[in-house]
Amino acid sequence: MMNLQVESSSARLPPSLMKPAMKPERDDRWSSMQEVMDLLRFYPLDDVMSDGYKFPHRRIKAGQSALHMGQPFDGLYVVRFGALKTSITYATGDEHVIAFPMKGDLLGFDGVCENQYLSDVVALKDSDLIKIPSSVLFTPGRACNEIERMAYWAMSREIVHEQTAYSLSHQAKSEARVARFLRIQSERFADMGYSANRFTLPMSRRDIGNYLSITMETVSRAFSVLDELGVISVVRREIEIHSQDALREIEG
Amino acid sequence: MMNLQVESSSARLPPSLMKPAMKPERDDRWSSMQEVMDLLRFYPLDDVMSDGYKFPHRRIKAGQSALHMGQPFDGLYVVRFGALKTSITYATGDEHVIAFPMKGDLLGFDGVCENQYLSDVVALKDSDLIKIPSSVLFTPGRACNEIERMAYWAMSREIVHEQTAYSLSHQAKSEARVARFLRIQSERFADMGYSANRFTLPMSRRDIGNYLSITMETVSRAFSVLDELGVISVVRREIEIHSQDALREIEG
DNA sequence: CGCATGCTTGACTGAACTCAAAGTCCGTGG
DNA sequence: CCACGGACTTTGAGTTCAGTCAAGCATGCG
Repeated sequence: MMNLQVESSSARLPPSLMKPAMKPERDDRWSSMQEVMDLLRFYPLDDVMSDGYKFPHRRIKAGQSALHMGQPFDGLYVVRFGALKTSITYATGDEHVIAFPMKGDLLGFDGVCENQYLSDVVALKDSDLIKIPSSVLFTPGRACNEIERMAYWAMSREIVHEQTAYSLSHQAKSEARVARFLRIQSERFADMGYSANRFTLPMSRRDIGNYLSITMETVSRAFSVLDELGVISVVRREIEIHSQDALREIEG
Repeated sequence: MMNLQVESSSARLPPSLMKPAMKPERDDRWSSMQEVMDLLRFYPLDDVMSDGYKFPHRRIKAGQSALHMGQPFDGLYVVRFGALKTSITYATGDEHVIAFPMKGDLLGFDGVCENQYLSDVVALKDSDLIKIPSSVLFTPGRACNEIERMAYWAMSREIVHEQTAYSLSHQAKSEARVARFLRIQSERFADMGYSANRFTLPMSRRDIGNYLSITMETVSRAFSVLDELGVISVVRREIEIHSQDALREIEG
């Protein structure tokens, strides 16, 4: 699970100048601006004059918490590898799963406006985050504020992601939601350089159900139906998609 | 409907220095940075050195479109008054209502990342928008990039709003959703300086249903139930809330 | 090996959807 | 001024689908 981002970065060429930083770095505790930009897929038209700032990493073990609701905002995070779960806990005690951040996703952007994080983030697998400290974010003059602009852009992208997620809980049929969920996961794995048709879900049925606003049991049943239809094979969290087209069909 | 923001701005004092701009401006076609900041409720710690830039307005008549999916990004908009509807239209043709922007809300932030707007916005009532052109947004050096930071902050806030909306479609019971929707609307009207317990909804039952992921009929029935319980009175789109506590109770 | 956790499956129930009809408000045009 | 048409809303009846409760099954960990 550890250094998968190596093979993925060689599998997919970013359209930027592709400086020879393709080899796995020995010291994996700091990342360059270029690395962060590649992770986010942020490719500005004009080259960024790197000022040599190195972004610190933060390792989160599976099951551990990365961010907490109410915690003071101290920066944004970019997922370098791993899988996490973002959720909100209401006063009533129940949880709402908002997203499943993976490689290249931005975390903590909901903390900017109130200066404190407004959601919980826990790691589903061992994960590695790159921190963009607020001190760096809000330092005027730094690299022509290219970092701020990047964060800006990434936040906008996350809003779009969230809208996608939102749309998931909008359709009527539970099978359609699950099918759509699987297809989106598939796309995300493909984006990360992994197989689009064979992957392991990092989250439980309960989390999926919560995310899709249906119950765990309904998720399980939907998986079974899709399996019986021959569209996918499911064994625990191992998914194999036999027909993306059929999946798309079921989405309605 | 027109100049309601006058009474509201005298009813609520923004914590900023409150320069004597309280009178209704004669020329309502341009807004100052200070006005925009007040609308957004953005109050930076250190005073912003205004560079005198004036933001243009854009009037939208009820039923007309303000932003279109696919249209190239040309800036962010802040609602000065009115009521609008943000939605996404899928390839299948069906629509998903994302938000009901009103005074002080930000529009168009989903356009930053792909450089084109990713949602449709139409006016439900005659509305007035203040435009923050992308040329101004991305001009380095302008007022220490205070505008960019404001936009930044406002985007983060909109993400939080969206999470609230998201949470609406998560609960099980339709009555709870409708109750919550009403309470949130009530809060928003109060924030704008209007009555929290008596207001007119700008949107149709169909739009509410779409927004809450339930059918028009279910919305109507929920309204009827709440009315019969004595919690609210409903006549068409006129709402009167008799007990916020009862409403909160029903939310569960 | 035994327990805890997560997953699957079944039977039943209830809530929301669909289809349908009637009532209300509003603007338009005669 | 009133009649008409259209859009919006309300209400009803029947059906479907997802939730609830419960039991059984795998898996992995101690």
